Order: sequence, then structure tokens, then C-alpha cells
Amino acid sequence: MKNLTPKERILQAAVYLFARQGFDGTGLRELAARAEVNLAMINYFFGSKKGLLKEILDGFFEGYLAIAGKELAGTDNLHTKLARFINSSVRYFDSGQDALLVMITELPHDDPDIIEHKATWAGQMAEVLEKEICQPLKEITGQNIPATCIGPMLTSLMASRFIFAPVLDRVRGDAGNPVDIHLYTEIITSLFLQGIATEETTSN
Amino acid sequence: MKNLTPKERILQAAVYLFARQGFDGTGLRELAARAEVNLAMINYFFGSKKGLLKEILDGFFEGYLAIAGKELAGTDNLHTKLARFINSSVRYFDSGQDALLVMITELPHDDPDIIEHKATWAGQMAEVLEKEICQPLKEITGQNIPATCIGPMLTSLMASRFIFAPVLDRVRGDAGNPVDIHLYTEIITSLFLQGIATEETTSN
DNA sequence: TCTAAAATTAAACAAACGTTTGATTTGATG
DNA sequence: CATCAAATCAAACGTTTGTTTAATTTTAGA
Repeated sequence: MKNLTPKERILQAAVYLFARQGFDGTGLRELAARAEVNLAMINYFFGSKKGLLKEILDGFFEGYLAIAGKELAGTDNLHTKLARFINSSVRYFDSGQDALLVMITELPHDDPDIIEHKATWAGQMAEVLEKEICQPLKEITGQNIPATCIGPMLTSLMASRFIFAPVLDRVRGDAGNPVDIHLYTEIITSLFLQGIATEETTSN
Repeated sequence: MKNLTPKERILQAAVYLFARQGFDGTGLRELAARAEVNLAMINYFFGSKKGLLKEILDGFFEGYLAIAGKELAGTDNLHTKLARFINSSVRYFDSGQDALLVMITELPHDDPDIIEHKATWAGQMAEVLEKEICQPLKEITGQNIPATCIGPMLTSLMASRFIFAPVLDRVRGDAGNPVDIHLYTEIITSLFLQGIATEETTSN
């Protein structure tokens, strides 16, 4: 923890606190204290509080976009590629849960300084999905679902466990444990590719 | 707008602003101005800023829970009930987009005053889903997926369009319009029940 | 019409906010 | 060792925050 550079400690503390208290709900003094850094260092390194948020969002989107580019490319069939993408993405979300929560909770807010920033990443993501998922899907099944529809669906679906995690911890108490991360990935993959119900569910 | 009671105007302004700026990002003076109400009236009617948030969350969860109870009950087959639930829920989310965004963006935050409140609603929802979806699904297909897993998935999936809407508006510009709400519902229902891919997608 | 409760108001409160300043310390390079 | 830039610091800046108070107006019931 202490072998990190001050800048890294600030970033780490910010992700932790923003995920639990929100961006506006977190004060820079509390953040500086957790990072064991002088208050002024935050503006020194990141220019402003919003600059800090931008860097967090950048880090998340960069990794997410890289996964999409890597796992969805190639000549494998759509089924295989999607399963690979879901597997990598859920792993990525799991390894950086706090950053994911910051992204999700700040996504709908329309701060002029931040929203263009987010739209740029979302646009790049949509391009990849359009090319690697939507167009193949259209050629094979005939259904034309835009990337701006399927992207949010997939992302929200994969993120669902982490979005609800803080609340579900209180619902279950210590009793029922959540499904482990591998089973979670399998459920989502199966759901996305085959749906939840079989033919049998249409009968009584 | 002005034929509403002061309390209703406060609630309306709060949902609008919280959805766009977040709970902590919205000041009570700005809120009072939008509601055309004196600043002190907010604490007079709701006790505190958090009391106002609680009332918003209550309103949303109450409606959502009622839909689950209504659409998932009965003797119809699981397929039919799920399609009905998705249809009603998406309609509900669409008609109250701002309230949905407030719920989603405040969900992960672990404010001690609020989180128990959210957990109570989530617990009730989980009970309904466990009884009406998970147990029938287990009897029919054999797979045992807990409600605390499938609930967040379904909710996130149905909410995806609204969570990403503010960003997607910037991505598309004025060019590509989003799929309309009925098609969106159909896509989600089809996805949840049958999955996105057919057998053909497993081949090259 | 009188009265008591409800509603509304302006003003002030201390606390916390993000940011900036100017001085001091640190670390590497010449 | 001297030097310069990077890093760190304590302190203060002016705003804005949520909340409270006390006085006033409005409303409704007897």
C-alpha cells in the first residue's frame, strides 16, 4: 500500500471512495487522508476533482475497449466470440469492481465537462460492437439490432451483480452466499446466447 | 405544473435534478428554486435531504414491486408470465425514467441511513422472484439460479437503455434514432427467453 | 369572528466544499 | 557543492452546503 506513488495512492483512494459515496459525496480532504497525501497534491497531479474522475473513467474504458477489440476480433463464429467477450469482461469487472461502479453511477449524470468524455468512449465501443456483433448477427439471423442498443444491454447485464452487490450483502446477511464468479459468467453467457427458458417453459 | 401542491413540486424537481446531477450533486437551493418553493419547505415536508431521497426510492420500489406481484402471479406458464413482467416493467421504467436513474445511481452507495432501506425493498423483490421465477425454473429445467442473481440481471437488462440514454444521445447526435420502446421490449423479452443467437451462430 | 394549527418566509448558522497561494523540502544533475 | 525543477506542505481563500430559528401569513374549524 505504501510502496505506491502518491499519485497512485490518490487514484486508488478515489476509486474506493467514489464507488461507495459517489463523486459528489466524497470530499477531497477525506480522500487525501485515505491516500495519506496532502490535500493540495490532488489538484497538483490532476488539476481538479473532475480531472481525477476523468482519469478513473479513462482507465476503465480503455481496459474495457481493449477487451472488446481483442475478444471479438478474429474468424471464430459469433457464439464463440461472444462467450469469450463475456468471460473476459466479467473477469475485468470483477477485478475492478470499484471502477465499474464509478463508471455506472456517473454514467447518467450530464455534467458538461464529463459527458462528452464518456460519449467518446461509448462511441468507440459502439463501433467495435457494430462491426463484430451487430453486422454478423444481421447476416446470420436477419435481425438488425443497433450497437447502441445491444452494448448497454450486454454491459448492464454483466455489471448487474456488482451494481446490486452492496445492497444484496444486506439482503442475504451472512446466510445465502452469492453464486461464485465462474458460475455467474456461465449464467450470463448461457442467458445471452440461449435465453433462460427452454421450450418446456412455454407449457404448464 | 403550478396546480401541483408544493410537496409534489418538490418531489418532482428532486427526481428531475437527482437523475441529472446526482443526489449529492444537487443543492437544496437549486431544488427549491426549480420547485418554486421556499428553501425551508424541503426540510419542513421531508425532514431532511435524505428523507426526500427515501421518499423517491419508496415510490419507485413500491411501483416496481407491485408490477412483479401482479404480472408474475397466476397459473400461466413461466414464458408468458416473464414476457408480461418485462413488458410492464419496461413501460414502468420508461414512464418514470428519472426515478429509475435515481434508483440505479444511488444503489451502490453505502450510506448507512439509506442502504437498509434499499435492502428491505430488494429483499421483498427477491422473495417474489424466488417464488414465481426461480422455483418454477428449477422444477422445469433443473437449473437453480437464486433470485439475488436473476433479479439484478433482469432489472439491469431492462434499465440498460435508460442508464446509457444521456450518453447515447451524444453518441448518435441527431442522426441514428434509438429503437422505439416497443421494439426495445421485444428485444429484451426475446433475449431473456431465447437468447440472442440461434444454432446458426455457432457455425462459420 | 375568533382561534389554533398549518404553511410559508427571510435570515442566519456552523461546517464543509474545491481551489489557490507562497514557502519549504526533496532529489537528481551539472 | 551548487542549482534547478519537482514535490510537498500548512494555511487561507471565498462559496456553497444542509439545517435551524423565529416571525409571519394563510387556512380551516368552532
